[in-house]
Amino acid sequence: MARIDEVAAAARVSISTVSYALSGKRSISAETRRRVEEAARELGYEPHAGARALAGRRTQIFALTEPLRADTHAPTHMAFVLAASVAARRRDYDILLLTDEEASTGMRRVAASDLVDAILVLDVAPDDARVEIARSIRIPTVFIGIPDDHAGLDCVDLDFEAAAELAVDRLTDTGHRHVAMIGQSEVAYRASNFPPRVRAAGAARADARGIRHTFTAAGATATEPAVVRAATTAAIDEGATAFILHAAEDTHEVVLATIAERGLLVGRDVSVISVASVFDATRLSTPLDTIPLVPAVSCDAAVDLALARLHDASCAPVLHLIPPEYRSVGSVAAPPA
Amino acid sequence: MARIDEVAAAARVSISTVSYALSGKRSISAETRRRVEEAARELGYEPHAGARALAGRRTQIFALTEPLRADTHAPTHMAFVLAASVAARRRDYDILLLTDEEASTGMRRVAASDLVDAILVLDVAPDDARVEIARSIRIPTVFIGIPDDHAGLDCVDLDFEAAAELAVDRLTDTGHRHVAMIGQSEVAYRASNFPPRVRAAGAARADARGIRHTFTAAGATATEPAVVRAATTAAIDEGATAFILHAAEDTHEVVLATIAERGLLVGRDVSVISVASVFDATRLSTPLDTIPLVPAVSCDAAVDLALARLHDASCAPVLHLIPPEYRSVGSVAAPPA
DNA sequence: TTGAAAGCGATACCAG
DNA sequence: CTGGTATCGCTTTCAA
Repeated sequence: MARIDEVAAAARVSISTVSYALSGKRSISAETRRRVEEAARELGYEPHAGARALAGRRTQIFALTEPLRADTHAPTHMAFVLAASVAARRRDYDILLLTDEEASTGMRRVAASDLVDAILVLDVAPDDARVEIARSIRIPTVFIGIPDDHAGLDCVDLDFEAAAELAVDRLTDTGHRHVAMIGQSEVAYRASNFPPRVRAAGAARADARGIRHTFTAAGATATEPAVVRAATTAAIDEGATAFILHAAEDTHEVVLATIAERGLLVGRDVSVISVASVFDATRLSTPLDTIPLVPAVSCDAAVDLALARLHDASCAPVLHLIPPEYRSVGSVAAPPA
Repeated sequence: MARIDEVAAAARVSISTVSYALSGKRSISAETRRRVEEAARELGYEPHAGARALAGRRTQIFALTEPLRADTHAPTHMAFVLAASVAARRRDYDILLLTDEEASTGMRRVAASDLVDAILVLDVAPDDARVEIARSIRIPTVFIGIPDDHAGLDCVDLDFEAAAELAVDRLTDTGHRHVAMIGQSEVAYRASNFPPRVRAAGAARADARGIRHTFTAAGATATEPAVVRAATTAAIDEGATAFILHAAEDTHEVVLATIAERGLLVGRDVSVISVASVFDATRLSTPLDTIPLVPAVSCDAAVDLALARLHDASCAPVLHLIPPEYRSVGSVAAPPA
């Protein structure tokens, strides 16, 4: 509404002084700054986004690409979108949405038109099509997740391997010799980038520590209670004393219910750890030790990385792995004698 | 990357001709247009968003405010965000996200800075704080949902009252004399704008048609299986021969399971209609007749309304109620004799 | 520490 | 049907 020249007139300074006073890009006397800020506030001045983008070569907008596939878990996805939005706003950035069909052409479009300063990529697939686009465009792109071929890309993600290893170590150190892992839907192990990493790292660490381990997916397309129930029962029958869950909330509840039906108590007869869960597994019907995947942490890091890349386009690509943290609420104990 | 003057040079015309040829805002000879389009394509020309916004006073961006409350149903919400994005892209618009804390201040900010051409409001509460902001800003705002005090506002929504009445009429016409309605969580009847409308309209129509009716919410905070199960059982015991469900997918399954456990068959012993469901109730374990709430329809209408308002800011405010449609798959039949 | 003025890259008016 | 150019509102260099 109000323009910069009106603010300048009200504060009795030049428009360049207003610009500098508000951006802080050069030193301004305290008195002048005060007058400018007061005038801006009284007039409800907000710089015109288009003019600022044209003159300043910054839009203060990040694109967020999210390919909402059929198997997308809505609550998790929403948590990431929200976290990205909050992280961006903290740095005075807005989020522009790029959904599925537009994920690829949209990236090219917003890059070519200088609509955004950087792109954040969500829900990364192992062979993600957005990888080659990121390489072909001029503006910084940060992946929240790690595609198979990530050479030259900026990526941020929880260190899923370390998380899986941490869980295995914790159980092994506590005395367990046989661990059952229960995972996500089978399709997730093909369409998404991190489930295979958790599975492989957990298995490798269990081998390294010399303990038995099994793995079962939660079903063909989603949590299938019968599959999960059967896997839990089989694991117990075969002598497993501990579970590592990397799965949706539903799956957790099925496992816990099955354990309870067997008359076993979590944290005494059976130990359970939830790995890389976005929901709060310490507040399930039976609270579980958790190595959480925190969207806010990932998205904050992604935004910071994008900003860093904006300042220095030339430095080496960053692969930022967030160290896992263990939250204990007592669902792990030594196995029964 | 490439600018308009480069396109002009390549096509050997003036920059104004390029602008007009590409926007179609004035007639251009076929030959000239061809040359311009070819030059633009070869250079990968995409107009600079900031420059266009400054000169043309149009950003081709809509803001979408979504206050992600704790009780927000993620899948439904995601469906609306996706639908809004697709609807906007069809009109060559992008979506800028405004989440919760920013929902109000964000609206003011994007309006004052001319960052967006219009605002779409999702997840409308009866006493929504965004109403007064919409009234105080200069740019068009369209509500997808109807707040209590909607005087002077542009609103788009499914005609929930008509949907509820349609369901009651269908059952009454088929011979039912006692209908049980099962609704959403109790909090939804305070925090959201349409559950109360469905409940009230259904009850009123049942009274008008002279049939018995009961209503039960799905629980205090979400679907509580025990509550839903008890309500279903009680309704059957009291002689209800039909159900109208306005609830989450989970709740549907609980009702259907309870009916089955009683040895009753939907579409023969008991009739069931799903009202205003966003998921596909015709594909539940037992397919149900549905009067669906289709996000794509609502969002298309909202985008069109925003565009209309952009062209003509002065015409009377629009309250666009989308007529409900009945989809029959055989879950309704005459009550047993 | 402050001011004047040259762009930024489009759109759309005014001419021809 | 096409071209020249003022203009949009800000950022930033150049001068003082």
